Amino acid sequence: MKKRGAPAADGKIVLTEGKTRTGGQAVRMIDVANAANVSLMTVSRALNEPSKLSEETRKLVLDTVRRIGYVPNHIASNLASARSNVVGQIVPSIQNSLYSHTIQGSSDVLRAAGMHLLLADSGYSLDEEEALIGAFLAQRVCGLVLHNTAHTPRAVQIIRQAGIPIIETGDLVHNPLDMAISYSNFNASKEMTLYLAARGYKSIGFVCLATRNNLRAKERLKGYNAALTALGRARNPALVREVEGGLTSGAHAMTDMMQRAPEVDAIFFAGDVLAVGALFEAQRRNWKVPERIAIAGFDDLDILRHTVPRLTCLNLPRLEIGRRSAEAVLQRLRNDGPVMPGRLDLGFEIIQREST
Amino acid sequence: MKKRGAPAADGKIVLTEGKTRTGGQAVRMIDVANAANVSLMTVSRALNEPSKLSEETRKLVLDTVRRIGYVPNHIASNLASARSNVVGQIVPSIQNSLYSHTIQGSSDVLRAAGMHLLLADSGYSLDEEEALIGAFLAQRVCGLVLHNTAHTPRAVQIIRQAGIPIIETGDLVHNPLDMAISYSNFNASKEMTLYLAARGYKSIGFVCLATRNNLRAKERLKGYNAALTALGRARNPALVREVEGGLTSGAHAMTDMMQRAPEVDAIFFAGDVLAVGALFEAQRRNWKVPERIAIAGFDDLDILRHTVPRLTCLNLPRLEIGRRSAEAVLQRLRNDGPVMPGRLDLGFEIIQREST
DNA sequence: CTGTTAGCGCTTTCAG
DNA sequence: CTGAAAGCGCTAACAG
Repeated sequence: MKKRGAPAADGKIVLTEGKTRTGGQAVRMIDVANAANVSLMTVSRALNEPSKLSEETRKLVLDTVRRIGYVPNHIASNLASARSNVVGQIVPSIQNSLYSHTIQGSSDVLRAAGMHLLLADSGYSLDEEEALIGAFLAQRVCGLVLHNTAHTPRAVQIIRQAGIPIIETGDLVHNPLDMAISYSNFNASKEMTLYLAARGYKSIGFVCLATRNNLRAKERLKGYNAALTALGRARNPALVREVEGGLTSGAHAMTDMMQRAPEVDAIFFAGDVLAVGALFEAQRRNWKVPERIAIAGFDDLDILRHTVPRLTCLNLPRLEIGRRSAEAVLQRLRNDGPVMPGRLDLGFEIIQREST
Repeated sequence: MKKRGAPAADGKIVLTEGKTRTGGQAVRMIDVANAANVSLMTVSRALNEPSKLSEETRKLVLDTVRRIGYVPNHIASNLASARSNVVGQIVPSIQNSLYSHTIQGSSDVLRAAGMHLLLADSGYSLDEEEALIGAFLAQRVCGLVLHNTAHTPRAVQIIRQAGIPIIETGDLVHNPLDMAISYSNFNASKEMTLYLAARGYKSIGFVCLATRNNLRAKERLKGYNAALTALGRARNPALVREVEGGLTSGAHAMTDMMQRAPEVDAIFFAGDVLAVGALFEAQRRNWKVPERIAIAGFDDLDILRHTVPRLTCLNLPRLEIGRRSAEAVLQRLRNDGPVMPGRLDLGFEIIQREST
């Protein structure tokens, strides 16, 4: 009777005086078993549930593993166990430092748990996101962290079918697919506007990214408008602009707005690096900040702390969002039930600095 | 005779009036085959080599796939085919914008090729990198993009055994494990120093990250020294500093150096955001840049174009490095031979702006 | 063009 | 505590 699982007859593995040569072929678990004179299952246990083996056997196996340079095949392991140790994360842009903070957060937590991060960016496109979700599900990720809170109908459908934990992080939506872990864009924007009013600014401008196809920007604009309403101030279209991202864009938005509405005395840049671009432009034109024009930003980018003047902004829990998202996935995987609340508000704070 | 591959008797899949319910269980290829009344292989072909099927059959199968919401299991596919569609990338830090550009580059290329990116950061630690390499090989990545050019002996060993394409991107090393795709830190640093000398600066300071455990920083320091030698200038320890990364750190380095060596008239910050930190500090102290002190940076961060004055720096092909690395992996996978040259120099350029 | 057979490397389950 | 059998969901290789 042929011994099951014996090394392939073509001799992929050659043991020579205690050293291993693999000729590009991977060492398999069965090779370790043969080398250590135990069964394949014993090797599997030594690696996965070491406590269930005698210390002697365990040591023998683990030594052999090291000696012949065995690297477990998690692909096979995942298939056999119908489990996965990979979490997928999709962000609008990898380069954007805001998202890289969130990515760092999930990466840290996953790594500590022996899990891995499959990463992709949707380029701010819903269709691309849908394609990526499909591709990630095909990779049998055990959880998915999305930034978007809007999705194509088909994306929603395949997500629902997948039955894995899904975290949405871009906004604290009221009806998440599964869980939302974020801060409220609406509240953040509203509070900052109220704060500027409290500082005495009479004519507060608002600049954000295109609200079309961008729920976050939309919420921020709503927050700004809600603040105006609360303050009993009228809306003025000349004080609101939707622009593209980027430093240059922020600079233009400021100069344009000051031309069209010279009474503006503060501008809240609710997106990206717009505020920084505006500040640099003000430096260039020798406009005093905040005397001539006060500037507030959204995210607490590292440089905002170092510009002259330092920039007032919101402090959003970007890193923490990543961490908590990964933790939520892990927790759901362990308990296999919706233990977490559907929404986790990580809050925000206003950081007052010299620019307002 | 029991029909092989029939749906499990417990009826995981229930087809009801053309709709699918999966109850959390995944639809398998065999379910598609049964639903379409073809063999499993036909489904496999419809998905992977559609040209080998009659249009009729292909359409039938693909429609069925959509109808019952089948998502292929790439884990199983990878195992069976001994191929993988995942490339691993390990960077020192995910948050650092320099690396996120490189990540974006590889992500873009991989995505276009239908491959995926498994990402992790080593936190600048060689041991952590070793652990990650092991973990990624266990995931059977089909290629590996590393930033480090130094590795632990064990990391080198398991990489060699893996027999997959490896790209090192942090420096244009002379003896890469497999392929190096980068620019030369030595040359970049040397050229910038020579450029500053050509601009008329007599006493050029140099600030970089700790050279211990950081080959890139070491090469940059060597480049600076080589330039001094070429210029026939003496080395002055007071003009060289190794510091931690960060804006604050750059600010301190500058003030310290100007105190210890007041004759310094230009400083080359060969790392991270040090130059920006120094510039902001100069603004704060009202030191004229470049009149009192010229400042040059290493990487062309987005903000360097917008500061006042704009900062002279090197333009390094960060994004391109990511792209070309991913492309190199793909090419090697296709040709299965070392077609690429071992080293690919993507060059750099000096961007002269107002700060020097 | 379509189907059948035999695994990929591992875990699960059940026996001892 | 250790081992044997039976797949995980898919593809390679060969047949028709």
